[in-house]
Amino acid sequence: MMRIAPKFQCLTDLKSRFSTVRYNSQLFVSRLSFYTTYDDFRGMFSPFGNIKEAKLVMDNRIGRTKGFGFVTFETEVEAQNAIKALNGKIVQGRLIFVESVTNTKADGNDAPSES
DNA sequence: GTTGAGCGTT
Repeated sequence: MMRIAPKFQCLTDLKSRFSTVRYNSQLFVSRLSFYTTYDDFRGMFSPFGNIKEAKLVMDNRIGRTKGFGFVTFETEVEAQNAIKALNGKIVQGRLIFVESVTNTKADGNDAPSES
């Protein structure tokens, strides 16, 4: 019955535009221990904010972690909070690095927030 | 307790 008018498609464009991550709230976590699992990985970032996305990069060849992952928080503040809390900390015997992400997979739509 | 710089599978 209800057809989507062409004028509403511009709203769809606006929606996809605003649903894009406008904050650099995504973190790159490296130097993780191989014993660190995904549950441990998410568990160490969860108390520092509302995690929107958490990834631990796995290797299909050996079926284990590559030793680094990515965490996306709801806000940039939570991300910076997690950096200050976890960057340079010893986790399971390994000193880990937590820093803002640099999209090498960027489609050209990565807009760093104004600082 | 298996090696150790790096930027990811949707």
